[in-house]
Amino acid sequence: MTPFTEKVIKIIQEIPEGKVMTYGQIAGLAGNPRASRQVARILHSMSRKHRLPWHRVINAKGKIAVQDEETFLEQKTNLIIEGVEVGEKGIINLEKYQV
DNA sequence: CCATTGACTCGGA
DNA sequence: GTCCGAGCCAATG
Repeated sequence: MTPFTEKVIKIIQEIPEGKVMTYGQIAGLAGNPRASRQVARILHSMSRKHRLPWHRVINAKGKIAVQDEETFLEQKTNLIIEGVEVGEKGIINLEKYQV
């Protein structure tokens, strides 16, 4: 894989519990602030094999970006378990939980 | 190699 | 607060 992809994966794995990161933020740390979409792609495609904590990754609006209902609930639940407050619509307080 | 895709972002209405 | 359009770019087929 490309260095970008590997970095993204590594960064995601280092997100502390009870905290979240946005796609753009991760993309920036990986070296390409504009590649936020790839971060998302990598997330959902690599999550199976690498067991990434993808649930700690949300979009810049502070909301869960998943459109699939089941996946959405799974992410929301996982975050709550880790102590992150998540609104009914997947809204998260970035000021408080973003790394 | 070219075209499409997407768990995004930003700025404007 | 919401909705839209344009921009970006690695991965996929």
